[in-house]
Amino acid sequence: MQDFFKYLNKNIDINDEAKFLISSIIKIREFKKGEILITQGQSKVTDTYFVLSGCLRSYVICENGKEHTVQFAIKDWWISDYIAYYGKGEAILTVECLTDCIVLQSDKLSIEKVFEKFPEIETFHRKNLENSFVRLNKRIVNQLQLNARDRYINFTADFPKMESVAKNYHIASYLGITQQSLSRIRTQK
Amino acid sequence: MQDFFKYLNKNIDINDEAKFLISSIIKIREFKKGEILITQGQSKVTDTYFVLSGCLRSYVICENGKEHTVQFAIKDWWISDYIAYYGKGEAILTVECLTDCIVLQSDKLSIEKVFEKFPEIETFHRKNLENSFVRLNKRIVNQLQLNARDRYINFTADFPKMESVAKNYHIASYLGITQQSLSRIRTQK
DNA sequence: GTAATAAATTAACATATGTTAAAAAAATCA
DNA sequence: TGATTTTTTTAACATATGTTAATTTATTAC
Repeated sequence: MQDFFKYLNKNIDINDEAKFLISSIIKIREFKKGEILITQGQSKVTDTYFVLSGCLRSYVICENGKEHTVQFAIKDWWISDYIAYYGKGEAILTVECLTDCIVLQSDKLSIEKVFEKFPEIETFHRKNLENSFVRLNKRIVNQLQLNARDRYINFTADFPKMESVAKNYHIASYLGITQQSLSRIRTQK
Repeated sequence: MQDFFKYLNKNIDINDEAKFLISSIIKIREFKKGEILITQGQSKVTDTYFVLSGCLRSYVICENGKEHTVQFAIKDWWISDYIAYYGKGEAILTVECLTDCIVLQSDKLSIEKVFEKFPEIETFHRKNLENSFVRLNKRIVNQLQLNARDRYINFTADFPKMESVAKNYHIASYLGITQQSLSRIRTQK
C-alpha cells in the first residue's frame, strides 16, 4: 500500500486524510498464477485493479472458441474489463494472472467518492485515463498500418520482459495472429 | 454555441458564470468540405474540436504512402489528434472535413482552466473520456476477433449514414482493408 | 527423475486480402 | 453540358496468414 502512495505522490500531494480514505476503500489482494479476477459472462464488473507486482492479462473467447488477448498489465498498470466496468452489462473479458500477483482492488462507486472528496485525485485519474487513451489510439494506428511482423517487433520493444512471462500463444492472440504465424515470424530473419 | 450548452446541460447543470467562461475560451469555426484542421507533421497539437454539424475524419499516411483513417466524427463527437494533443510532439494525424462543418474549437490549457474553476465540468469530461475509452476497447476487441466482412457490417450498423458522406476508400482504410477488398465484400451476399 | 501434459514449431495446403492494372461509374469543374 | 478528375469496381495474380496435423520441446506433477 505504501508503494501505491509513492506512486500517487509522484504526481500529486496526498495528505493523511486522503491516505486514510483510500486505505479504507482499497483492498490489497494476492493471487496465484492462473487465478481469475474477472470471468467472461459474470453479471457485472464493479472493480478495477492496480498492479503492485506480477503480470496479468485480459482476454475474450469468441463464438468460434478462439481466444484473443486484449491487454497485458504489469507493475503500476491498471486492469479490468473496462467495457463492462465503465459501461453496463456483464463482463465480456476474463482477467487472469500470468504470474503470482499482488494487486490493489477497488470498486467504482468507492473511487467516485474519493474523487468527490479529493478533486485533485480525480484530476490525476483523468490524466492517467488520457494517457491510456493515447496508448489505445497508438495501438489502433499500429494495427491499421503495420503487418504482423512489425507489430511483433514493436510489442517486444514496448514490453521487453513479456516473452519470459506470457505464453507465445497469448502474445500471438494479442497481436491478432495465430501461434503458428507467430512461430513463423520468430523463425524468420 | 447554444447547442453546446444544451449538450452540456443534458448531463450537468451549467450556470451563467460557467457559460460565460466557456464562451470566452471556445471559438465557433466553420469549415468547407476538404478543409484541414490539423496537418500531420505540424509542430504540436493544442486544440480539440467538438462537432456541431457535419462530418470529419482523422487519418495517417504511413511510410509507404498508404492512408489509414483512424477516426470519424459526427455531431456531438470530439475530434483531434489525441496522440499529440494529450501527449507531446508533432501531429501524427491529419484531421479533415468530409462535409461542410461547424465545430467548436478550444485549446487544452484553456480547458484545464475551466476544469480548475468548475470541477463538475471536469467530472463530465472524465465520464466522456471513459465512454471514448470503452469505444476504443470495443474497437480493439472487434479488430482482434472479427474478419473484414463482419467489421464492415458492424461499421454500417454503428454509423448508418456514413456511407453517404465518406468515400469508400476512407471506410476501407478505417476497417484496415484496401478499397478493392471493400468492393469485393460489398458485392458478396 | 520420469511420465504426462502443455506449449511451440514445422509443413502442407486453404483462404482472405493485397497488388496491379484496366475499365466503368460518379462527381466535379468550367 | 461536356471534359476532366476522382471514385469504384472488377479481374488476375501474389502474398500473408489461417487451418490442420504431426512432431519436438518445455513444463508440470507426482
